[in-house]
Amino acid sequence: MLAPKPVFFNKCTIGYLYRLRTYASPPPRPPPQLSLLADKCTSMDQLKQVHAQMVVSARVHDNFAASRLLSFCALSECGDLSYALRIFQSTREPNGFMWNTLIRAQASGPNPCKAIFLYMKMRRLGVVPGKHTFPFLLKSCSSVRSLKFCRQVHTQVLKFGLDLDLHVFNGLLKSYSLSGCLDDARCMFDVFPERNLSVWTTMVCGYAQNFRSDEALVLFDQMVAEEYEPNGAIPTMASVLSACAQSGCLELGKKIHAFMKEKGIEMGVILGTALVNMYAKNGAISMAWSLFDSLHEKNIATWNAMICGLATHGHGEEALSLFRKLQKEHVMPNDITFVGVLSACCHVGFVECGREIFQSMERVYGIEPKIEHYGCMVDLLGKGGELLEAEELIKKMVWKADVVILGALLAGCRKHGSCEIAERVVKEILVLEPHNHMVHVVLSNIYAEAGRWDDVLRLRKVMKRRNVKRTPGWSIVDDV
DNA sequence: CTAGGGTTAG
Repeated sequence: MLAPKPVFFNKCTIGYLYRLRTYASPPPRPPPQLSLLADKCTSMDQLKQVHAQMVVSARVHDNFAASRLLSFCALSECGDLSYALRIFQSTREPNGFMWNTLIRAQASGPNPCKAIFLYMKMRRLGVVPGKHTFPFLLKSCSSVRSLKFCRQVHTQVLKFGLDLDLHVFNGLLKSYSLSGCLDDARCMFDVFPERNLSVWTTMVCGYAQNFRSDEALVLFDQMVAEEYEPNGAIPTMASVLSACAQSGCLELGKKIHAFMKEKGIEMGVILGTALVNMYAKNGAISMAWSLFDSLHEKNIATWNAMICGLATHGHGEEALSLFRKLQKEHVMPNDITFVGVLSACCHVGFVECGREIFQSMERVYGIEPKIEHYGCMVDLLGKGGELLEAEELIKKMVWKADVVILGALLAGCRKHGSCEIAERVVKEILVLEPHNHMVHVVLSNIYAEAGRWDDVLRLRKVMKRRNVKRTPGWSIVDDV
């Protein structure tokens, strides 16, 4: 039998090269454009697939693609910050964009201080900040309201020569005016060579947020005189009205409303909502109602502003009937709506109604309750005396109970004199905050109201051992 | 090569 004659390829023949290409080397597939794929992600699942692609094709160190992934995880609504952090940690040399993205995410997250620490880390590694770093960093300074941080960041801005950038300047103004240095902000504003509408807006809002509505009004008039453009006016008005709502400047709000009428600025959803919110927050409920009814375009934020305004001013029943109307008109509520409605139930003590609404959130509307909603429910059940149910609800949560939610339950225990549950709650709070002595005081008040004097004395000894100072909260204990 | 301010809750 003749063995098949091996085909001999000289190293120089075309055939050899061809064989090398087709068999010896892995089949060459055009590499997918990972950064383009990353841009098209709409969910974390898709993003993880793209990330997996990156790993298997040994391109985890493609910084550009990684940046896009990071930006989705960190900033998108359906993103996942912890996943973003993992991508970041697995990157060999994160570029400036990646640092900025993380700083931005942390600045708008629940713990804005982290943005500042991130910046320090970035500087320690010698990465140079750019004009996109500071606006985000300054945002976290504004929410922390720490003058110390503001000044430190300001020196960094000067060091890197970015003090003439309008966005950076605007961030500086905002954080100074929120950290109690409004007058310093004004000085900077007066000497700055360039101004735009957002800088003006920041300054006017700064006065409004610092309860100086007269000066806000003067500046507002000046702004209108110097550069008024109807299109740019909408964001300005909206932020100023929001500042009025937060700080209770009803007069300034009214004047802006009058100004809008005078200039014939169209009342769109955004300005309409801002006005309804401003009137409702300031307790001008009838004004808010008439405005709400006259708006021909409403969105869910408008309804929320009205419902929450009613709830916070003790018109719980009206808030609930407005919610029924919303359901009748087939408007889709969101999670904020339910915070308002549940807190309305709290104010009027409608336990059964609150229970039903809480159930309907997920079943009817497919909205997953957040910790705020659980907080409202625990508050409601606790006030209504359903303490065991409230405790069960806390256990069912996927998050660890925080001090706020446990405090709500403790308040319920006090109202209904339940020592057993109160003891358990206090124990849990002390795990979270070992130095929170106030809970001892509350607990001893609960014991005192139940007439359990020996427990009061026992607790008093505990407090003495822990060297707790006397506070006004002791009053009932002192009656022993 | 990518990115920065407008309405609603806590």
